[in-house]
Amino acid sequence: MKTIRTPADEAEARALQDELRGLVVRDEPGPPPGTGRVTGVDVAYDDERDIVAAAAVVLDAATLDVVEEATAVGRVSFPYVPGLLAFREIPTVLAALESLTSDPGLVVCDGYGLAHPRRFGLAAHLGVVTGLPSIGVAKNPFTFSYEPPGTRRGDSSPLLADDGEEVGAALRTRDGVKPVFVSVGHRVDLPTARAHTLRLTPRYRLPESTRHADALCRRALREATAATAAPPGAAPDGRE
DNA sequence: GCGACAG
DNA sequence: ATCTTGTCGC
Repeated sequence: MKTIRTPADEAEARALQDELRGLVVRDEPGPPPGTGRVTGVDVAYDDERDIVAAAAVVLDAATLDVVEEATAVGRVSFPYVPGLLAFREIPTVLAALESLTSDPGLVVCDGYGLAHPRRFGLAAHLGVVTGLPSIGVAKNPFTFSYEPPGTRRGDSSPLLADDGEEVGAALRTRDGVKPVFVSVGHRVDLPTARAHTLRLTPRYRLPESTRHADALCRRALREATAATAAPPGAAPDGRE
């Protein structure tokens, strides 16, 4: 599997996205929902200490039981720039994914796939780099627009770019609750991405996969941060 | 040019 | 993302 190149600046990052977007596969329906495995990935930051922690949690797609967990900790290698999120998140996420022993199956990202200024968001980027089918489920519409979907779980409406292009879907995962924003990453089509998202949300607005990954990367960050703040041998009573 | 802007 | 207590509700 390829490893992400860390660009020297924003212009280089955008050029890299323009280059890699051509590798996205969009003519596969993707794994059937409810079968195989689904892996949630997420990242937490401590910009103060320059630490980033990533988590990958593999779920059984049918039962949503946790099959395997992995974490990785690293240094923040890129600032947060809207549109360039992947460069900030992917290096550590890749490390976590690579330490898994089971097949990740479908990768579910906390962010966008094709719904992106250059149609190459986090989920698309991670999919291309790993070769795995991937989708993005975001909490906010970013710069895109949408008509509010019906109020019931399962209702959805198109997520539209400025030029009217459909880049994803606003999908209601709970009755009467703000929708999530689903977009295709790599080797999955939009209807399948929506179906997976619904199967992953039997109880909460966000997919179980991202909920697990979010909790795990925060835990990993706490532990990494604690190690930095109080290395072995540091004043045990807390005084300096 | 300025502000907005996934996480 | 992160800073942050209690509180309303199932």
